Amino acid sequence: MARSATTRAPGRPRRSASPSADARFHRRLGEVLGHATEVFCEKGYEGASMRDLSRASGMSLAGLYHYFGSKEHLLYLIQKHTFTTILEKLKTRLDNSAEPEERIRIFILNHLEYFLVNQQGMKVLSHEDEVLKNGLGSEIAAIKREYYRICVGLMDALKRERGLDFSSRTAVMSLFGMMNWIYTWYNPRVDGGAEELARRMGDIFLRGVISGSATRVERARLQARRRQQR
Amino acid sequence: MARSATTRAPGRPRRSASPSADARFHRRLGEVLGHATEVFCEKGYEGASMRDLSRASGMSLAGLYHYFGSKEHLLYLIQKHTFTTILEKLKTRLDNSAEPEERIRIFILNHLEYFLVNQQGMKVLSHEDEVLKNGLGSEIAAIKREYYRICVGLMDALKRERGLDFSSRTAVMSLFGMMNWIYTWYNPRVDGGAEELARRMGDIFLRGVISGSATRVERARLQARRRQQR
DNA sequence: ATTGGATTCGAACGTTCGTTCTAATTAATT
DNA sequence: AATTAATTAGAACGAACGTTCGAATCCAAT
Repeated sequence: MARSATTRAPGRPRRSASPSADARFHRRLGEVLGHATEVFCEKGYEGASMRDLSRASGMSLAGLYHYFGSKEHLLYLIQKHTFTTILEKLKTRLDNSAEPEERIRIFILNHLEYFLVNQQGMKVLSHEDEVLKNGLGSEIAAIKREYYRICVGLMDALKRERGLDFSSRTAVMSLFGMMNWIYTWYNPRVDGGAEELARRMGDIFLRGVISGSATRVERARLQARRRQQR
Repeated sequence: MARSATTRAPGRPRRSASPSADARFHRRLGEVLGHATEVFCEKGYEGASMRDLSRASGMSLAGLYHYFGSKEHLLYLIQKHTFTTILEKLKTRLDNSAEPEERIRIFILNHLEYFLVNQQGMKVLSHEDEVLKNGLGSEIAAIKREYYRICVGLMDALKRERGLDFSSRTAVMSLFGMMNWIYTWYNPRVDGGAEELARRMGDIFLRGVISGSATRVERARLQARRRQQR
């Protein structure tokens, strides 16, 4: 279905006459996105109605559609903004270190810090994973893949440096699981801040990966011993 | 709202005239639960409509309501069945060992095995966590709490045996995260079976917890050294 | 003060939602 | 074979869903 030439597509590739109007649009969109994030976090994407969003942001139902084309497009905007932000911050921080173990600890801290500060956004990002379809979904998936690849790279660097041998994939996925599960149990009064949590999880994960994975030679020796014990 | 004496409450506290009818009811309910689990897993609880369930189970919309009182009650039945099963199997298996580390490995294997075989049910259980309200929700929460307490107990036993000092809560939650995150990435052709996965994760987690957490004495020594390095 | 685009709104669209009513059909027991 | 209870289906209920439309209102630039 082609769009008529007189009506602009609602939502994003925005081109306005005045720059101040553009700024206003962007600011207002940000507010709406914030409220929407809150509601999606509380009730889930499917569970939250457009009327819920209207109530939360104090704007009429029709008014919302001035800022995005559809509910799905709104979810895309939230996910993209959240993920882009965490990725950029990570890249900046990683530039400050060259040592593999420290770089992994930076990764963990960055992830947890952002997770705890923007708990709502991250819950929406984790929880509403397979909702977006087609182009929108694949764009988010691409950002996610880059984030994942960076972490695998950190893991490979550690293995190279210390001559370790373990599955980077399982390790990274286990680490992501540890960190992303937080939104189901975190309680600031019991569990401390991001630094403390990052140190604890970093300890478990890194010591586990380092002292748990033998070199190839040692692994063969261990397996022989295990076979003998039966 | 009181129920009339002539109509029985649909769904559960079932009392039939004949035992064979009871058996039939139970079998049919099981089939419906199976199909519903599949649909909930694919589309999510909110995203799946009663008409989707009707189509998937080959039964009319109204027919479904003979077996449960509401959509929420259906989710409760699925979660209860899934969780009860995994808990019972765990208890049986734990009786076969008294050694702390081995018992933790049993826990991990039991969890992963059930997770991979009943991937759909476990995804529904993990994903649709805060949907149930009031009595139904608190009953599921109680089962979950028991499961959690068992794992904390295993952790405390390990600490006692080896004189370790770490946060059982953080450790258990990290472990749950590692395991429960699987449904987002598991691929049987790449990641092997439950035993292999359980061994890998068990290695990371156990070695991490054991060699990562010092005794109280060692911890003080380490902190002093860290302070000196700055 | 006026103009023109950006923004917001009330009201309604057609669709789908979870649920329920009544009646028909099936299976088990006498 | 007759009776009774358990099971299924067709059709519809009101409510809520995402979305759209045309008109009103606001705001910045002239």
